[in-house]
Amino acid sequence: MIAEVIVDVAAHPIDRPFDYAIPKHLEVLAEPGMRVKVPFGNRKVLGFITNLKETSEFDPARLKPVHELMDVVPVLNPEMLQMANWMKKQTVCFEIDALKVMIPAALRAKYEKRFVLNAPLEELPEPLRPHFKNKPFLRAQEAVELYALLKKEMVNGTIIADTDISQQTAVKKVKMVHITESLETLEAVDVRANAKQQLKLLAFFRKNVGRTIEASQLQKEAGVTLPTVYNLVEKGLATISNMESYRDPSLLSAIEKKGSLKLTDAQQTAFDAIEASLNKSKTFLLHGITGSGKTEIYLQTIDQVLKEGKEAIMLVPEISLTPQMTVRFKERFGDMVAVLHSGLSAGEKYDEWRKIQRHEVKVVVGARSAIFAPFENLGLIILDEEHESSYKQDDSPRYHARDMAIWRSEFHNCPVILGSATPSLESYARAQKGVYELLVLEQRAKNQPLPSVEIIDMREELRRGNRSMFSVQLADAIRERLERKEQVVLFLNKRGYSSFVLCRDCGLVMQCPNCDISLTYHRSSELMKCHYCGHDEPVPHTCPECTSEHIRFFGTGTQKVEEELAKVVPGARVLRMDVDTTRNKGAHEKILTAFGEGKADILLGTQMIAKGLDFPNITLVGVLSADTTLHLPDFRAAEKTYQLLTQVSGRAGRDKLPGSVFVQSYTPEHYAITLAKDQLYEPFYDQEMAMRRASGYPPYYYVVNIQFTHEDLMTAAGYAEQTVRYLTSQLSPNTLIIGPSASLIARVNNRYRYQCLIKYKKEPKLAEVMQQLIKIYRTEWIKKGATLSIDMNPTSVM
DNA sequence: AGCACGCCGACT
DNA sequence: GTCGGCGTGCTC
Repeated sequence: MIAEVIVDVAAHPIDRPFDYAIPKHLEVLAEPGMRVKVPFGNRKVLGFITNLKETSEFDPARLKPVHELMDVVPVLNPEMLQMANWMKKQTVCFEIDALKVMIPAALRAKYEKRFVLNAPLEELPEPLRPHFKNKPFLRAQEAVELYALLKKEMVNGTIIADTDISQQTAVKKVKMVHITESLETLEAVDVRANAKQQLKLLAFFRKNVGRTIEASQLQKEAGVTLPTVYNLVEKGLATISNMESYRDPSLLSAIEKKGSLKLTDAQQTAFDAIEASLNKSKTFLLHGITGSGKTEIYLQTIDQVLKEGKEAIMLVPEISLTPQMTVRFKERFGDMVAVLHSGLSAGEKYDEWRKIQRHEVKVVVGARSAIFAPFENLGLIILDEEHESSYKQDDSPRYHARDMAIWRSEFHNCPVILGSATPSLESYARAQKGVYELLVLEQRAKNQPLPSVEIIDMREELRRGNRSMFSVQLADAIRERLERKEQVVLFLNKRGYSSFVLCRDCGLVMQCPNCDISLTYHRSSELMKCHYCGHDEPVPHTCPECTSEHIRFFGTGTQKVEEELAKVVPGARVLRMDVDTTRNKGAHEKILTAFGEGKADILLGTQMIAKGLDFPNITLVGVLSADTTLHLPDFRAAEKTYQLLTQVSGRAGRDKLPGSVFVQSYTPEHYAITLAKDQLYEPFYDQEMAMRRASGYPPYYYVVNIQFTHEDLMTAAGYAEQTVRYLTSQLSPNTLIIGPSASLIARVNNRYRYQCLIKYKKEPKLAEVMQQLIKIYRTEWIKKGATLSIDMNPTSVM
């Protein structure tokens, strides 16, 4: 038997199946989707069996055998293998990357170089011997200062180099003690009278005949230590075995189950429409304003799917995957739910994944990669907040969870629900065309009015001499809420920019020497760090340029706001939530809980507070500067701004108290801002569509972003230029090719970045031309030190 | 000669 | 991606 194997080597010439002979004794076990260890060149690598066959085109004499089967049960089912193949074409990635993204990180290979002893220990020179005394190998990482000696021995042949392949986390095992069932044995046993511990345990055994108990539990209950247990095991009174166990990350086991809520008429209509199509491959766009009760529809639809004996995947953006959210699912579906989020360790994620694979759960709630949950009888896929850009992976494989969801829905003949208060233009356009079915929820479920939104012209404030970040109106409003003991959320719409260092004399901003980006101040380590290449340097005390001492550190946007806030409302209790204060695990949650319990009056934060914040006492939301995202050089700038403003406004007045929102802006007449005021999605959609049409961007055109990097600016630009010429000659005349132009961050890690864009409506040759381009890159440019990356349907083109 | 380094090609 | 093979060119 022959196996076609995709090996774990991400390189263009390797990106195809390699044939391997399967040794006779493994033939009965081998299945497609299993991981294998195979010899590749002069080393061993991990790979995936994608196909089994009897004969090979390849010279049988040169076929190498599979070295080892890593699985007994395939980690990828046929659906996944098929999907990987499609993803490869769809996103122009290596097949191995597509395969690897579908399994939990714990199962991906970890390669470790090591030196292996190849002769009796005595033949080694004295200084090396202790290193091989206990084990026949030495990890290369631990032996840096021994390299010279080791190299000599490698020439002699007494030591050979090797790479060890292991997976990253093992299954967690628990020791189980099984107490004998035979009372006679327990009575007959002979324990010395002074062996008090053993006698104590023996007494426990007699009371618990035949019981199987976890070793740690036994130690607690019987009050003995493990060696004592082993003593009695040796006497034949019990046996010990290892049992696989799951780590329990959630600690949510004691959640009370809750039933469904009554649906409103609008919810019911949407629910009915979906329910009628549960066995069809169909995509719904559920457009419901914030607070309209989309989640309840999800929950009840999932319930319906479970009743039919099928499974469901619920995707949410990572940031809204809060305990509040998962609790809601656990309340409804109990231990039928697996939760996958970034807070879990690799081992914990693996455990959740195994529950899915073993059909122990029926519902998965998770971020992007949960779309690959290996369900085999999938009945529903939901993407909540479908417009979120985090659904697209921003490195290879650059897949979009929405595309994967629709592919799987076709495979399983089940519906997809895309839910959002502010759908992406792409999805809404498809709904308009009838590709998706549009479902609308116009009312808030609890019938609260939308918060009143007021736009404040900051230019006007400036003219009146107010140079602070707070307009008079906002400042007054904040004070008013504090007097009424209500809560305020302040939102700083700043992206990426955090702390930097500026010289007030010469205006110098500390830049990374390798990248065209300013350095970020890290308070914990007292270092200036570059977020792109990892470069760091100490914080200067004088300006490196003009030696002035007036060099000043500008805190994260939020720190600065906090300082000003102290002047506006002295004594207010402020909680800050940004990258700095949420770096530690669980910090995010802690801050929110504290705020929810009323331990602060004002919550001040960035992007991350825009979602999932649902506290009844919040009656005022202030957006300090709505413009920042608006002026980014990206075709989605207006869309992002509209979405953000809508989302933030939704944080106010979610319960009985009415909410109000103040949006400060220097361009208050912009449609993204004026239309977000009353959540007028349709008019926004129309206007933004007109812009997209005029500028040739999605959804009118598909976009491909091709980026080059090279140490030399002109070389990078040159390849981009050649590419533009090549594309122009190959693609149809209606297709627009933009560029080449320098990327927004023109240099990262001393490599210059150039890019060009393809905008097309219909381009049957695209896949073929991309392959050709890769071929040119591979045969000519790659050798000259260039890199090329292709992003199909990028979420942004910065 | 001995080796460091860079370039190339192969990998079933 | 990663290794070995091979050529070049430098040093002891």
